[in-house]
Amino acid sequence: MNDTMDTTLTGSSVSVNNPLHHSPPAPHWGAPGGGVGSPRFNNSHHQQHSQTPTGSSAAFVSGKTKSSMTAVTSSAVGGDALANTVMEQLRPPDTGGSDSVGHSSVASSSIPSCNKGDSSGCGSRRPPTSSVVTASSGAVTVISVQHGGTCKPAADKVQPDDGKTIKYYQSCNGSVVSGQGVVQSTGKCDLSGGNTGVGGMTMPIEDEEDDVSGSDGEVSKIDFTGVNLRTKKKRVVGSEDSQDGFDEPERPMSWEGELSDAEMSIVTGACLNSKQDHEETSMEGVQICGVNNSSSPSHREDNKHPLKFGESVVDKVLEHVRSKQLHHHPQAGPTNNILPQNSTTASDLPLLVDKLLGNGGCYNTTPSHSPVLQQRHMGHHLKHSHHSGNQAVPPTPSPDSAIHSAYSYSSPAQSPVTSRHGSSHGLPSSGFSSPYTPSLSRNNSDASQYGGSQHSSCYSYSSVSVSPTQFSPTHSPIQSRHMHGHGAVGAGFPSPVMPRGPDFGSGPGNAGSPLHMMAGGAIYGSVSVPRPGIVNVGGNGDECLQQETAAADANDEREGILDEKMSSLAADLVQHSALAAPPGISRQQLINSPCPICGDKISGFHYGIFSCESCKGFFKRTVQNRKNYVCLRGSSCPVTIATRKKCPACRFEKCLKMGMKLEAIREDRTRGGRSTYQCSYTLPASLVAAPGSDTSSHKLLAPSGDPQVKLEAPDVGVVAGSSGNGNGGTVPVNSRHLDKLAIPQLLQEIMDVEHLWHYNDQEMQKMTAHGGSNSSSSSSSSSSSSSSSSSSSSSSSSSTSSNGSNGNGNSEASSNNSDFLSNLCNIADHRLYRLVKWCKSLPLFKNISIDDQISLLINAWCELLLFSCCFRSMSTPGEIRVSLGKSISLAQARDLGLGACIERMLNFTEHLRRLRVDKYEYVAMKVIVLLTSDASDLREAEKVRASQEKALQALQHYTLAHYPEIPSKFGELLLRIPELQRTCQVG
DNA sequence: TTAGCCTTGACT
DNA sequence: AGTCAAGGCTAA
Ligand SMILES: [Zn+2]
Ligand SMILES: [Zn+2]
Repeated sequence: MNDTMDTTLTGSSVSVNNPLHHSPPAPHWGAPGGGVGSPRFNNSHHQQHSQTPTGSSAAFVSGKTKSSMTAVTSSAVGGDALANTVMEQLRPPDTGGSDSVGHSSVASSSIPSCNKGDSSGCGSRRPPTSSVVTASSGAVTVISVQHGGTCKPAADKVQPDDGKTIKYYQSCNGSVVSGQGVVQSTGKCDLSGGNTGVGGMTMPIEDEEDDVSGSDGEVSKIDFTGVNLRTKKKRVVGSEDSQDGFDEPERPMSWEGELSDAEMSIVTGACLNSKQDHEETSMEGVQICGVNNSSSPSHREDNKHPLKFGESVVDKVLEHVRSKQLHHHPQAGPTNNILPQNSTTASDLPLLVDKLLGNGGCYNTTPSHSPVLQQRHMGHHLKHSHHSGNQAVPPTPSPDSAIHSAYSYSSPAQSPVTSRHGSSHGLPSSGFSSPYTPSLSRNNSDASQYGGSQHSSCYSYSSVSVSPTQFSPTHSPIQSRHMHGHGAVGAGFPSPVMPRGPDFGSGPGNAGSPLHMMAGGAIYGSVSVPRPGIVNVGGNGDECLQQETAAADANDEREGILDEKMSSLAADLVQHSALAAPPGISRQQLINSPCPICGDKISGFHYGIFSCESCKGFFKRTVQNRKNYVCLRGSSCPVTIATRKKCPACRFEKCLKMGMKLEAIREDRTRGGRSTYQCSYTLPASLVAAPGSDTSSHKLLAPSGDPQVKLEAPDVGVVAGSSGNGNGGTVPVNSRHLDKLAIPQLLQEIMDVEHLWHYNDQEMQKMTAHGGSNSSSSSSSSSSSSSSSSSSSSSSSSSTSSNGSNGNGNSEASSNNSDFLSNLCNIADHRLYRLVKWCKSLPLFKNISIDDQISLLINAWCELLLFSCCFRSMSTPGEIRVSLGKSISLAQARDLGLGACIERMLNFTEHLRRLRVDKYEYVAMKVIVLLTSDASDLREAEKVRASQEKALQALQHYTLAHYPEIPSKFGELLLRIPELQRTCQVG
């Protein structure tokens, strides 16, 4: 079993049922993955086999890892200063957690209705949560769905599960390009033959051949079962979950929520930028610091302490770091940076970080301040970015953005609230959307139905966004559902996961992120749509859109860069059209636009995005039946009306990328009513990336788009499904069970504080705000909504660019570079700040003496930051999501002199993708990295070692329980740590 | 399996 | 009563 698939397949794809797969945690996020493989990643190839079980290895591995780790770690950066800073932070009581708390609050709100209540039956839908994952290279995507529990238990029908997996061959190529992947198919594929192929693929299949068959390949499918199958049961939603679910889900919201208000305002200003990013990372937050300076002030308050606190600390830390690192490099501008590297290992990381962070700019700021600058930059950059990479684009301009905004909408109804969030997030607009998705409901959707909507005209979903927290609110139901999902997850997973969610949640915000947008964002953008509702905060929907658009345009230019990537995607023009749509797009217009997935006629708003009836049905079948499709060709198959039947793996992947939400599928299969999923967290969008062929991809996503973005960032975590093969295929898996699967308490505790990595909305806002200054501004435009939208739009609009691959982008990029760097710096600052907060709240870390804590932080901060960046970038093959919206492609990195670092990071990310590292694994690995006892000067090395051991055990138990088919996963995860360390060194 | 059309049912 | 999104049904 292990693997997946091996089967042969004839066709390009193979399907398997998988039941299990679990998807662990990651629910939503799941980003899709990556499908595309980026070219480079090839590395993965090697591993791909990963499957092999080498044995568990746990021990074995562990040993290695540790050692390696240590070694690496050792590097300690050293800076005393850092230490000081760190110390400071550590000592203070921190508030740390508080932030998180917020979430909860949110949650509640959201939940309201439904859920619980609903029992009545309501409608609630359950939200299933699901996660998806995709691996890029590897290819397999897994989706899991959980349901939330929910309400009604009943029902459900369940299914059995079974998931099936199917592989499709893709052409190889896909791989290649990174970004895009498109491929054409046919033929090629080489992969088949060899491994090569894209990354992932590998193995098994051989067949290939055929596959390709004609064009794309379709190939035949093979089935196989095996693979994942786990049980799939459907679970009914259990009631259980529900509760949990609720809570958790909420969290996300909360996160977002936090931002909200202030944010909104801020956001606007900021623009979105980023939005969202939610990411975790988010550096944005960082900005805060800067912010301080900078602007944004107002908002800030909100931030709860954390920010403040963090800021200072962060700054200090940063300073230290910089000093250390910096030395080496002088700033020189961002550009160069290259990293000299020298410095010790530690330094390396730092370097990288710096680089990433932006040395250049950063430095300037250096000290604390930097942040500010950076922030600003960030702002620009950030904007979205996430995924896309693009940078910053601010909010962008692009029409897309506009669109996004539009979409974002969240749910209609509630909209208001949401919108705010969105705004807040900024970007998120979209986010909201998704998250809020529920809201979506309002939309009209279905064109098919025909009803149309008139309503509004423009919808601005985005605005809607709403605060996360809130979000949902409105519809409570929905949320609740989500919650469930999460909850479910929760059950399974803790919120933590959610936390990310939050990020995601912000997600909605995310959406904002333009970058990502690209993918997703773009989509949304495109869509735009309308909905009436929504509106944003500010307002009004319609207006918003337009405004946004306008803004977007302006921004666009700036951002172009981001878009670059997008651009490629752009291809999709078609969609563009849709997207582009002018601002106020009406629903009908949207409806008239082509399905973002296949280009067919949009029939309405389905599962989070505007799509055609066939894609709606396909997504439903895939998720409900838990099929796992694996693309044999590298996951780059084009998805068009003519080819959509050929490779379900790629089609499904595209569905996810475009923003379809697993949570929208009701496990209990109840009909009617409104959905709630807000969910959103999602990732999806982000992922985005262009979908393959399509490049285009973009598209319409709905509102949510934004969110997605955010989500993404967060982490993409994904889960993976089991098997793994490398094949790039995708395999969706549902995992319901996961929920059930036990999660080691320690792991859960770690996950519970994971949200500390993410920024708060507020922070984001602040950051964004700052950032906004620059570029985006435009967006800032007025209402929050606009902002959000803008952001999103921008991303979308530009869409194109950014991504790395494309060469062109460079020029623009260059211009942006500085910004980019600065952003990076800001991000880094933020992150460091967050990192400290996180450490302070970490179960295993709390018991360690402060001195040792400092030593550990100094030794591992770089690895941790890089790791978070890489994890976040799992959904964006070919590019590293620095933060919010920002993404950096290898080409861009080279221009900045960071090529080596980014290349390593991309390789590392590819491994994460291949291994389908899920969020729990990710958090556990971070702790393991942090607790590397080789850190110099440990007073209580044994204690640290013992703590690390606990984390290792938790991870091992988790991987064995959740990925029984991949017994070697634990070992493989540990084997990645040295690589991470090396990456830092590389600089 | 696909995908068009129908039925549901929360919400407006 | 209308809207709309989710699930169901079923001819291809
Ligand atoms: Zn379609
Ligand atoms: Zn394919």
